Amino acid sequence: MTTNAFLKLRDEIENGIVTGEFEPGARLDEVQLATRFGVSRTPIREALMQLNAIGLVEIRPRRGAVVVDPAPQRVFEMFELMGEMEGMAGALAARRHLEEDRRALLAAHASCEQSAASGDADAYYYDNEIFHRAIYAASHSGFLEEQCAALHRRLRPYRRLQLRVRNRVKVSFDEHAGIVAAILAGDENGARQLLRDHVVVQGDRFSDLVANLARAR
Amino acid sequence: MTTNAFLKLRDEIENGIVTGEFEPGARLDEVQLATRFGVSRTPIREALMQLNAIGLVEIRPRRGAVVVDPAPQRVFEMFELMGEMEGMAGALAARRHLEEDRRALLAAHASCEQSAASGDADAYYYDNEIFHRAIYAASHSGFLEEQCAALHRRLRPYRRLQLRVRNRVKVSFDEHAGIVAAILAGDENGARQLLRDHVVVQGDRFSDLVANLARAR
DNA sequence: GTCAAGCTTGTTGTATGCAAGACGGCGGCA
DNA sequence: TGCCGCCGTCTTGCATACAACAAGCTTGAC
Repeated sequence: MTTNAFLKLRDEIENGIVTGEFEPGARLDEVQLATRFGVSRTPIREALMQLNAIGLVEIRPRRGAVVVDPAPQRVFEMFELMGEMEGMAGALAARRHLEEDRRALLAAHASCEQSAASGDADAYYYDNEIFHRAIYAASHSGFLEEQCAALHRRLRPYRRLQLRVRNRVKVSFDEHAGIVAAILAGDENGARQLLRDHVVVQGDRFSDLVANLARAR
Repeated sequence: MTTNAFLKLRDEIENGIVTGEFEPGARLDEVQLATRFGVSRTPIREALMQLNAIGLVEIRPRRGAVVVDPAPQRVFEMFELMGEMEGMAGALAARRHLEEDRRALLAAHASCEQSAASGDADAYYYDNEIFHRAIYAASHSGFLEEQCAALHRRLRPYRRLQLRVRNRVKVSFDEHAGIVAAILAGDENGARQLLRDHVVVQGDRFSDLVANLARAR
């Protein structure tokens, strides 16, 4: 490790959280993590501090760090804001996308089509992420892109749960098609509205999410 | 300091940044801060890690921490997203505000009126913050409230610059009046639009901001 | 038998030590 | 005189040591 072990550790632990290896509410023992990653407690603590600042980890004074376990209500609120931000990114993308953005978006969309057709939910999950990132990039707002990516990452575990719902992959892909069309047509309001609806978890989708959340524990 | 020195330190340093004591681009020397606050380097480092995760501080490997110095373009993008988020909070507040929210909003608005009339830009700056927080709270979305407060805090130094522009305080207060009316009338779209326009720094206001940014250095 | 107080143990929070890399100055060479 | 490279110093990054506190258990009293 030439430089900055804590960076690697932060990503490693964050990954463990969003992939569900460290479950919500789980205690993150410093020495345990330290021995596991072959470092001392110091860089572990630094990584946990960062995750705490991001909101992924809660640090209770003198009692250690735990993975945050947001209530369903809060998960909904997170998706709600994500929808608004994605809608904004879509609107900006519709107005500002360049030729290279168009190509990236269509390529990501094509990948989604393949994985959706193959019925491989995990592959779609992955391609879907690339698709959304392409929209953020096309917005040409570096700050918005960063914030969207951060929240997107944080919602990863829940998105994965959602894609397990029957037929959700196909519905998601169909929505993508409309979104692509709106962005490439320069239809700001259309892109905004479609993306918001695509992301926000409402109605039946919210019930499904809550049910899956309960089952996952 | 019985517990959590790093928490205090984080707030202390963050405050130093947003109040301008630590100027953008300034180097944050660990031992210097440590001696200043009478602690060792360890809690200082932990505080800097948190500020780095938030985005207030940049840590260059082996070369120390510096206060981030965003380009004007990026500051604009931050205000742009802030506008979108505040608009969302306003729309939610219009739909969901309760009696206590109404009271808090009117009280904050009255305070703004007083400080605007007195011509005290600093007092208005302070009351303005309370006013906006009242809107976040009235949205009844805990997550949105947190995110808005975080970004609002991060934009503090620039907001302060803006209020120095001639007549900006009065214009700002007049806009507040329309926002309050829209929220209390339950006009979601009106509240969203007015708040977005109130927050986003566009046209002349952007030029003024850039000019003030340049002058501040 | 139950409850409470004190101890024990384990974990966190902070300080310090040590090694490796970056920056600046100095000298040598062209 | 100007430029390149080497060395010293200073700072960061990680490890380790130590102290303070929390949780659980034991023990004793009622």
